[in-house]
Amino acid sequence: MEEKYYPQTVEEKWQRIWEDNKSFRAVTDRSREKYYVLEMFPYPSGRIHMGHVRNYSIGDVVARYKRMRGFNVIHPMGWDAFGLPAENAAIERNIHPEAWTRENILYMKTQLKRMGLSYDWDREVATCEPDYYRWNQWIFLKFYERGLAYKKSSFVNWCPSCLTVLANEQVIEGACWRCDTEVAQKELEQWFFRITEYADELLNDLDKLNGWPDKVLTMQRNWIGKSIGAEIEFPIEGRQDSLRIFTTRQDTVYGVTFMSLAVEHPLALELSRDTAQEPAVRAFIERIKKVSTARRGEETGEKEGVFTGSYCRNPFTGERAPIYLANFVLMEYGTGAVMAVPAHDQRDFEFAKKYGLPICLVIQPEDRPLSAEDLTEAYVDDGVMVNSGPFTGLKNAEGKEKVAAYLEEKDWGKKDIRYRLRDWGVSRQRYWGTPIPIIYCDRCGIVAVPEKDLPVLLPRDVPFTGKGGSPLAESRDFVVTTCPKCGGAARRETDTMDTFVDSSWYFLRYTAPKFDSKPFDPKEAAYWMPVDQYIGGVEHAVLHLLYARFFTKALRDLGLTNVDEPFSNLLTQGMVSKETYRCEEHDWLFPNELAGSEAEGWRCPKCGRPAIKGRVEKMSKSKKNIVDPEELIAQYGADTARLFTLFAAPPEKDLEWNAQGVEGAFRFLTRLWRFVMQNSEPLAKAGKVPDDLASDLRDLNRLVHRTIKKVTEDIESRFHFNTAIAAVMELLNAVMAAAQKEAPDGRIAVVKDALITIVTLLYPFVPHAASELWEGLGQKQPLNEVRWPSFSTEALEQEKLLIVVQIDGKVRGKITVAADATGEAIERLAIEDPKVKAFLAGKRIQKIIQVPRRLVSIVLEK
RNA sequence: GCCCGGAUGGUGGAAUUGGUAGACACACGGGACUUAAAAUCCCGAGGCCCCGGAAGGGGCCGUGCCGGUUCGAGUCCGGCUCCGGGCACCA
Repeated sequence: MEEKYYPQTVEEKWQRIWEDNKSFRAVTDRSREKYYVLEMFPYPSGRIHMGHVRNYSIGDVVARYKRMRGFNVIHPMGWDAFGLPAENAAIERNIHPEAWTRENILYMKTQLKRMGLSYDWDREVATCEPDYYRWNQWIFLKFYERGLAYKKSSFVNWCPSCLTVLANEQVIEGACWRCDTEVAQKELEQWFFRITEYADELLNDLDKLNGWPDKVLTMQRNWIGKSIGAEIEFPIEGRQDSLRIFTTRQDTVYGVTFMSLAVEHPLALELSRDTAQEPAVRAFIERIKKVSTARRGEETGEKEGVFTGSYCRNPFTGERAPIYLANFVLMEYGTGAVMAVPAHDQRDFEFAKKYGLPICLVIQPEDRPLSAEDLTEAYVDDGVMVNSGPFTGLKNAEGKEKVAAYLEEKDWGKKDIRYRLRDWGVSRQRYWGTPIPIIYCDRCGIVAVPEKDLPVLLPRDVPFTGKGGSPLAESRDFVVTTCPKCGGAARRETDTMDTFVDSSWYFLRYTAPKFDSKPFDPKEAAYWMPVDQYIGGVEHAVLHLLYARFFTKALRDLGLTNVDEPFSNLLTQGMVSKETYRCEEHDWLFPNELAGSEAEGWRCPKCGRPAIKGRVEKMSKSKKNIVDPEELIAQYGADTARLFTLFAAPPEKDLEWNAQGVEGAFRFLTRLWRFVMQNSEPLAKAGKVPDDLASDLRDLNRLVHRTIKKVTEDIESRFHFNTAIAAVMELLNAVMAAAQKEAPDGRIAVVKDALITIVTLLYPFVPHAASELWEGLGQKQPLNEVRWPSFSTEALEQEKLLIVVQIDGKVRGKITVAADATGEAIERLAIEDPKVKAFLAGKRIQKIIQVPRRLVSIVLEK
C-alpha cells in the first residue's frame, strides 16, 4: 500500500479486480431475495456529464449497500441509443448515425467504468441493436392485434420548410427549432398507442405507488386529468342531428345562453351554410386554424368568436341558444363543443360580455345574494340551484347527480368521464429509430409484417439532408416490398417509432437480455421484477414514467409479466448547477473552468469589462458553466467525485457545484488514508480489544455502534447520504483524537476496530479507497463480499445521560445523571443544580415535566 | 390562474416522533511547522449586550413575515410574503 493516496492507481487496481472476478454479475437464484436497482439509462450523446455522475453515484451506493445486506442485486446499464442528435450529427458532420452512436457508446462506457460503478455489464443493452428493436416491432404487432396500436388522421405540428412533423418540444415560440419557419397545423395519418384505454388504471394505481414522490404522483394525476360529468345532446334547429357536448357542470344547464364550437368541429362551417354568417364564419375558421392549438389566444387570452347563424334547443328549458364558434374551444377534448353558461364559467362570461349575450344566474352562493347584472366575473363556486325547474333549491353538488340521472332517464344524454390524456402518437418522420413493421398493399390495405419476418431492419443507405419527410422513403430497397398476404407489390411504412417506445420496457429486457423468442423471458422477469429502486431526473416525471407504466400493464395483459407497476420506489434526483459568469452590460457569458479558477481575467470582448458572477443555473453548454467529470476524475479520482456529489446535498435536492467542496472531499479521503498509513505498524500488531477499557475508549466504542446505526438508517430509510457521510467523518475525528492519547491499554485495538468499521461504512460511497484501506488493515476477504456491520443495542447503552433542565421553556442548566437514575432522583438533581437554583430563588414551582433521557421542564407559578 | 415544493449562520447543509437550533463540511480568522510558500496539524466562531485585569462567566435576541396552540415550536394550526418547479382556455 502506497504511503501517499494516489487515487488513479488504487482505482485502476480495483476496477480490474472487479472486472476480472465479475464481482457484480447478477445470477438468478430463487433461494435468495432479489433487489433490482436501476438508474435511467443514458442517451449516448458523447460524454458523461455531472448529472450522470450524480445519478449513477446514488444508484451505486444503493447497489453496493444492498449487496452487503445479502440481497441478490441486479444493477444493469444500457443505452437509449436511438434519437435525433445522431441524425443531426449525420446532417452536420456527415457521419452515419450508427457510427456516431457506437463511438459514443464505447467512449461513455469507458467513462462509466472509470467511475467504478458496480454494473453487471453482461446485461448491457443498446436500443439501436436489431436484437433489441425487433422486440419493439414485436410489441407493436401485438398491440396492433389487440387494437392498442392504430392509425388515424390527426393534427400535428408541421414545418413547411423542412417538410416534417415536429414534436411539441421542437416548436420554439411557434416556429421550427431548426429553420425558424412558422409552424403550421397539418392533418396527417399517424400511428397511435391507445394509452387512454389504461387511463383509469394508470390513475388508480398511482395510489399503490407509496415509494414515489408526491410531486410526481400529482404531476401524473394532472396529466391524466380525469373529469366526471355528462354528455348532453342539444337538438339543432332545422336539422335532424343534434349537438353533443361534454360538461362537468350539468348542474348549470338551466343557465345555458349560447353554445360554442371549436373551429375544427365538423359542423363548424356547415351550420353557417346559406346564412348571412357564412363568409364571416369561413374567414374566422381560416384565421384561427393557422394558429397552432398551443398558441391560440396565448398573448392576450382574448376570447373571440363568430355566430354561425344556427340555433339549438336546450332540452331542459326548451329555450333556443345561438351557436357560436369560439377560439378557446378545443377539438381534442370532449366533443369539441361546449354549452356556454356565462354566469358560472369565466371564459363564457368574458365571451358573453364581448358579444352582448345574456347572462343567466342559476347558482346562488349561500352567504350573499348575487344578481346577473352585478356580476363582474363568473361565479364558479358551490351554492344552491335557482331558476332550475325541478332542481331549484338543491345544493349544486347534489344537483349534479340528479341532473345526470334525469337526462339519462329522458334519453337526452348520459353520464360520462373524460380524460385529458390523449393517445400516444408514435410515428416519427425520422431515420434513427425503430422501423414500424407495417406494409401497405393496394389490394389488402394495411398489413402487419408477419412475426417470422422480424426484425424489419433499418437500412443503412439513406441520404441525410435534413430536408424532406421520412428519410426511409428515400431508400427504394427498403420501401419496395411484397405483400405478405397476397404477394403483390407493396410498400413499407417509412416512419419510425418515437424513441420513448424503446425506453418503455428496457428494464424488462435487462432481466433476460439475450432471450430470443420474446422481448424478455417471463420466468426471469417474474424473479427480478419489479424494479425495487428507480433513480433518475424529475424531467421524466410524466412522459417516460407514464409510458413505462402503460407498457408494463399492456405487457401484463399479453401474459408476459404479472406485475402491475414497474417501479416500486422512485427517487428523483435534483439537478447539478453552478454559478455563471457574465458581462454586466452585454449578454456575454464567460466560460469558467474546474477548481474554481473563477472567471477572473476574462474580459468582455465588446466592452472590456471584467466578468462578474451571474445566477446559479443548471449546468449547460449554453450557459458555459459545465464541469467535465472526466477532468474531475483525472484530477481527484472517481471516489472523490462520488463522495463530493453525495455529500454536498441530499439526492432529491439541487446540487450546487463547489470546487472547494471537491477539495474537502478529497482531503477527507487523504486524511483517512494517511492516518491508516502512518499507523500501519501498530495497527498490524493490534491484538484483541480488552474487556475493561478506559472511559474514553468505551465512549469511542459506543460511537462506533452509534455510527453504524445512523449510517444504516440514513441509507435504508431516507437515502440521506450526506448525513451518513457526515457521521463517518465524525467517527474519524473521534478516532484520531483517541489515538493521540498515549497509553498501552489496548487503545490501538479499539482504534483498529473503529477504522475497520469506518472503511466498511464508506465502501458504498468510495469503493476503491475503501477496498484498498481494508486490505491495508490486514483484512483478507474482499470488502465487496463482506457483510454490512451490525450494531448492538447493548453497546449503545450509555452509562451517563446528559439531561437538559428548562425553566418556563428556557434552558437554564444541564445535569449529568446515571443512566438508571429514577425520575425522582433526576428531579432532585435538577432542582439542586446551582444554576437552576439561582433561577428558582423566591419562586414557587407549579409543576415539573420530565421527558425520559432528555429533559426536565420546570414550570413556575405566575 | 391552478397544483406541488421550498425559505435555517458568510456558504452547502444538520436537527428522523414537538424537547440543548446550527451536526458535518466549505469559506474565514488566529496559532504551530517552514528561510518562505504550499501542504499538514491545533484553536476560534450565529447576532447583540453585560461582568471580569485575564482565563472565564452571564443575559437577551435569533430558523422568511404576522398571529395561535403548548411547560416547550425550525418542527403543529391559521393568515401572508418571496423563491423554484409543473400544468395552463380541459368545458
